[in-house]
Amino acid sequence: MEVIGEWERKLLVQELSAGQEAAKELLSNAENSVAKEAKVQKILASISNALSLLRQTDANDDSPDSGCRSPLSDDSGKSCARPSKDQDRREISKKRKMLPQWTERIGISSDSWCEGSLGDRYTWRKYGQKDILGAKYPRGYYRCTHRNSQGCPATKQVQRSDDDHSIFDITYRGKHTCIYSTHRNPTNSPKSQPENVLDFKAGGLNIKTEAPENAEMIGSCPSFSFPCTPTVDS
DNA sequence: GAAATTTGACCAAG
DNA sequence: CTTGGTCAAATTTC
Repeated sequence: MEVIGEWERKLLVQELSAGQEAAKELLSNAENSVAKEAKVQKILASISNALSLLRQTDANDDSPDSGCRSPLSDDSGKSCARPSKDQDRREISKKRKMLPQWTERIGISSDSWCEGSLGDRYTWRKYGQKDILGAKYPRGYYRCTHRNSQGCPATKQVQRSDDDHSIFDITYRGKHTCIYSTHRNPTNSPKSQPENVLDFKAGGLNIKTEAPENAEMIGSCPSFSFPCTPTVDS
């Protein structure tokens, strides 16, 4: 059945339209390089989304929700099941849900990289790391910090590019349903110096010298403030 | 002490 | 069986 579902088609049109619009804006008004970069990232993200949708046209989910269906149906999860993990250590949904995913490529070595285009203002918690076949560096798995508290299903994967250490592929999966209480510094803790550029962790993307010998410092990352783009949403 | 990360094991899909 | 994704105990950091 190579017929694309109505929902997928709608998403495709949406993504492509977004990319087209961003391209138009980019052509019409060339503002700062920052805005330009954001636009380019948006275009790339849209294209990636469209491609992903096209590749997994077999999203044979049951009800193609129009976006208003609350996906919480397994709240009973791990309540009583504790030490006996023999049988079903967890009953996931029978079928793995295909959450929408998109990839963003960010480079650190570039002049300025900002992650303000697609909202990385969430707090991530690492829950795993795996070596991927063919990839030189392991892939880190992150999920939203508020998964326990608010049941936010969003996750992301961060992987370094094989060749360029400074290129990171961040794959986001799912949508955030949490409220961002990312108080970076609630009452400005008296001990946190504002000049900690060395071990910057941008929302879970913590680059620490993994290679003890190949300590390649990522140059200097300017203080990354999230609002790189004043006009985030269209 | 709480929250986050590390790391090995477990499990599902191809 | 291999590979990728997640869990959870142990460990580290705040």
